[in-house]
Amino acid sequence: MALRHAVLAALLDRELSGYQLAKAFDLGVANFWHALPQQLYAELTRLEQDGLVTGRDVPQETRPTKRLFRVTDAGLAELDRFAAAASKPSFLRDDLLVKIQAADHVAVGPLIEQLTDRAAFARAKLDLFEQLLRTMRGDRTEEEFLRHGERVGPYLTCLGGITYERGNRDWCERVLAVLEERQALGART
Amino acid sequence: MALRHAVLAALLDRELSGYQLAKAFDLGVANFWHALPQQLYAELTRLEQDGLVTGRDVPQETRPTKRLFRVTDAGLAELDRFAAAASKPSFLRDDLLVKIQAADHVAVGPLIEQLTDRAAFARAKLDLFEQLLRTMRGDRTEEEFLRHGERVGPYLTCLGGITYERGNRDWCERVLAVLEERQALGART
DNA sequence: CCTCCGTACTCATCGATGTGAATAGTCAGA
DNA sequence: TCTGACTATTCACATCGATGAGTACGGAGG
Repeated sequence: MALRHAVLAALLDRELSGYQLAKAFDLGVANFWHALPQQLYAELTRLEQDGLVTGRDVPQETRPTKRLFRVTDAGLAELDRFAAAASKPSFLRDDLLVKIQAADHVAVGPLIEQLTDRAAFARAKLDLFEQLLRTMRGDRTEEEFLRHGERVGPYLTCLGGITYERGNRDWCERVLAVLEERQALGART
Repeated sequence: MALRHAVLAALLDRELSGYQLAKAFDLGVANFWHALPQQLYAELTRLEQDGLVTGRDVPQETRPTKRLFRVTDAGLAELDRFAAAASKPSFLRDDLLVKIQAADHVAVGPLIEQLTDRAAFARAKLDLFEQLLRTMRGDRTEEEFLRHGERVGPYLTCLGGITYERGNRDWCERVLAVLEERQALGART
């Protein structure tokens, strides 16, 4: 049950509404976890029932009233407990990998298309993440920021996202090169 | 529902029993998917009902009778259909990442321990995967094998596993260096 | 005026995944 | 001889995560 703790971690820096959280956890930004709005609203409700976050209603003039949440002391304690417990190892779990495993027995055209898309997606996320890092460290160098910055957690997870997406991009490019060359060779025979 | 297709892809090369599949999908080897024995037995039952695999009983002298499964033509067609459909993007989903996000608000000792373990785990998997690649390509060079080998899918997914674990290892080491330096600086103040 | 987009949230359901326990025989080592 | 590990599989349950639909309001653009 890490969604719970991902939400707590996301609320450490600032109060957020379910809607804002949902944007932070969606496709574009999620650098350390991913979840859909419905899951987040449900989790926030449970967290509040358990006293780990508190919400307050904020009426707005033109927009519907929103509910901002912040972490309680109990929430912080729970997060600390979670951080100290052993992590289960993370596994690669990716449809595309399954398809590539079967590459010799299925049509390669669609695979090439999907690998191209995936590589483009990885490049887009890399750009986004690198922009994010620049924003976080401001005018300091990375070394300087990581040594003395007061909030480095999000920076480190963003580095994780970059490492992951770089891997993604490189692997896609490698596989593309192989499949395309094999396709060219096969076509000639 | 990719477990279904992961099982089909795993059965492409050779007949396997549920038990053998379970070993292939467990911690050590799973280079393209991970699943527990119970899921696999359940999935095999469903796959057989749907006519995508067929099983045959193989009595053994000293061991209990096992049931070996192979992919049917319908299974192959289903796999092809799956490979041609769009993949949902894969997301990083890792407890440890959540913990690092909260690094500035929780005890760092346990984090350092977990990062060390994770890095060691990644190194172990890298060794394993590199051994696997050598076995698959035999005495050919990688380029030669990938150009002309007849079954490169598993090799390519294994390369994916290597890329992923290399990223894991590098990121863990980077984060370790940062957290340890900050701990040392903090202790001095 | 009408439609679409953005904010803000809820409900319901399904399939995927994880956990725990049970059975039952063989083999190797202390 | 007892213990634990390995082969081989099944059942039941709980929780997690994904998907689709639905509500309600306001503002922008054609």
